[in-house]
Amino acid sequence: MTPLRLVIFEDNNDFRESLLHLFRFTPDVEVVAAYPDCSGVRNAVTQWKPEVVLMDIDMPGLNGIEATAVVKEASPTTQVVMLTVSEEEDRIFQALRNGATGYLLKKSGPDELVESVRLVHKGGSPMSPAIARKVLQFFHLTQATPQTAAAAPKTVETDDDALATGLTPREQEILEALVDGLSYKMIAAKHFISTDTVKNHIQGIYRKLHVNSKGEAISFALKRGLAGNR
Amino acid sequence: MTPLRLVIFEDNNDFRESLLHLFRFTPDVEVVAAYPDCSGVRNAVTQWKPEVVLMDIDMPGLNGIEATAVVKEASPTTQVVMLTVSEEEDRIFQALRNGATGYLLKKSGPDELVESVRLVHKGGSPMSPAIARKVLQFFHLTQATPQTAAAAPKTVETDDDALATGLTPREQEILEALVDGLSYKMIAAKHFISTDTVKNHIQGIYRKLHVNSKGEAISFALKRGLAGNR
DNA sequence: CAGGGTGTACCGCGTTTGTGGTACACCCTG
DNA sequence: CAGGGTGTACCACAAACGCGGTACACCCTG
Repeated sequence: MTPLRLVIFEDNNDFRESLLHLFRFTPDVEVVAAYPDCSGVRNAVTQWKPEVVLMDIDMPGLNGIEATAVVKEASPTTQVVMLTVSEEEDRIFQALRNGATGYLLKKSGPDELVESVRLVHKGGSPMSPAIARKVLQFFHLTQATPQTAAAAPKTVETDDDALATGLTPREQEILEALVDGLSYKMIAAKHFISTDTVKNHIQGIYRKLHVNSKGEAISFALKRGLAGNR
Repeated sequence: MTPLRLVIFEDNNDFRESLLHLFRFTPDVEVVAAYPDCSGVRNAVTQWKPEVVLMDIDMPGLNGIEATAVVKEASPTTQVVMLTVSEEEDRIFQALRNGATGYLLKKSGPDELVESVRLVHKGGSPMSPAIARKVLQFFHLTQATPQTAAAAPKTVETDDDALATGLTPREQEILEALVDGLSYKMIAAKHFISTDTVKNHIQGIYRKLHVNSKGEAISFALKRGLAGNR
């Protein structure tokens, strides 16, 4: 079978040579090209149609993040693995947004590098654990409240706002829960009350917000900042 | 220095024994306890205060996902690494939502397992590449592609904004309607289709956003700007 | 103390939503 | 042309929700 075509973009001459050397002993991977900058990135990918690209982030001229966007645009099926020393969050997310599917720190060992190239081609996303953690943290930010029936340490200091909307503190809490996407049952469990009581509060909320479904209430609350506390 | 305290939850006796055996030869990790089920998970973590927990997903009684929530609630600093054979998406996201910071497939080698335990304690998120890929795919969904290409002279055609979210154009429309608080009937009327078709599209939305109710979908969409057109 | 607001709880009833199927017609793309 | 994705539509069943009512125990405040 034909080896996997790999193109490398890495401005550091020593490191680029190391990579070339490394893959010279990897029969199933063929480095078809290696560039010290990304000026010709579009031509490079259209010409070589590589399965995988190893992309350094810090490069003069077009940097690796922008270049990644170009690669994915010119050849969507090409998998891009970022290679960097920095763990800067913004960089990471920009790269991932632009379509990178792997993200390795340069301190990764040679074996790991080689294996990562294979993995990304097989549909995986090799990622240094430190990077993965940052992605997960972001993931958590955007994912509210697990639905386990457990006491939630909630400090609603929102009394003033509550008054502004006419919602009672309790209703405010329930509204927050609604916005988190919880069902009556889950809210009941969370607050140790019966689902009927939840219903009562929710009826109060509907009356005061002039809505008549969960969906409207959530939409209203989020659009007006009544809940969702970003 | 004191070794890292590890607690294992794994119902398969053979595999649990293998793990015990494995860590017996790992001086910097001490398995303080290993259980075949999660019935006593809360007590276990409060008693042992482990730095790391290895948690199987498929277990009788309380499953690993639910147990993870309990662990994080009882001991927030404890890091939980999921261990599973399945690559089911919902499982993965539930576990991560509930606070797991690592996610390994059981086919991972012994060295990888040991290293993962160390890494998760050092602040990383060891993750099998196949898992990482799924997380990234989800990540992409929620990121309405702001290509950083400030310097990009080529004006990367953003033709497919809708595709960027992974939602089809139709699903995008339906999502907008949901955010407006419309019911199935109203959406059906608005788009001149049957309520069943609305349901189909909404199912597609739920699947892609990993939610399972109108409330969650609306909340998700608004928090991420997937809809609500600001 | 009487009355209003709040938080709690229960009941019933009809509607909406969620889940899991099957089906077919289109349009692509390999 | 076979196969995958999309958009359409239908069916059946269970769970969740919305609406109406009643009830009682608080804690205020007039």
